[in-house]
Amino acid sequence: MDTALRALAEPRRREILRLVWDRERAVGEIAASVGVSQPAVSQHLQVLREAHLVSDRRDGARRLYRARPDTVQALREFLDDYWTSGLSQLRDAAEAAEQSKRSKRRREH
Amino acid sequence: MDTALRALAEPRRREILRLVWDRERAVGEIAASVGVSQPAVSQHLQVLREAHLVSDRRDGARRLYRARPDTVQALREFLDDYWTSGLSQLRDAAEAAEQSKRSKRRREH
DNA sequence: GACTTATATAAGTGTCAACTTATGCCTTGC
DNA sequence: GCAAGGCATAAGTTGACACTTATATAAGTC
Repeated sequence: MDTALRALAEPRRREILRLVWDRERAVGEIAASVGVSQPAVSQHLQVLREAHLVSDRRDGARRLYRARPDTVQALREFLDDYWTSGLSQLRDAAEAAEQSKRSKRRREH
Repeated sequence: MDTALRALAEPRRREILRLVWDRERAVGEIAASVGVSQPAVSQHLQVLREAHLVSDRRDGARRLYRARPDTVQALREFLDDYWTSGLSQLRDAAEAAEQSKRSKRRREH
């Protein structure tokens, strides 16, 4: 999970992840889009793959990559929990300061 | 917003953000917890401050830091949009695959 | 099998940033 | 004012990493 966060910290990797989001793409295709060398893209894809953020499959001589919605979803939920747990603590503390309780139900949307 | 993501990419900064999440803490207190030098903590806090992820106030000779829930909330919503927009694109692509057209318009955001 | 195309890996380079120690700046207590 | 505590800033070092070119591996074509 930390791997995924570190993978997303790099703007170029977010750009690449965007590209393979709606449809799978070949490495060369990605390299042409982002404007760096093909090895650079391969290295980024390796990082994304190790973070389980993309999946790959062979297509003849090419290799197609695409985003993995399951991992992306899991990461999103992790971040949601990360934030909300902290936010709820803050809100609880603020409320307790003036009158206490009753807002906990409002947090789950 | 990219600043906030880069700030959170560093595990040590997430650890620090966790520490100042529920209550404000002094720099020295944080340094003692995370096990690095005080200047290192000050530098991390500066990054977090520039990302608007923490606020600070003077307390005598000390300086107290704490997380800024508003920015954290904004970042959370940004990430939610980031994911959901991609997920909806995936859904669109899946639809287009079996019946075609009509999803192309939705892709330009 | 030789040639081409597509990608992965190797090796090298430069930059950035996380950390260190040293020092300066405030604030408080005497 | 002066000393001490608390933090920020300066300067330097080191390791990580994003990128490059060069080369190896794999698949398709003839």
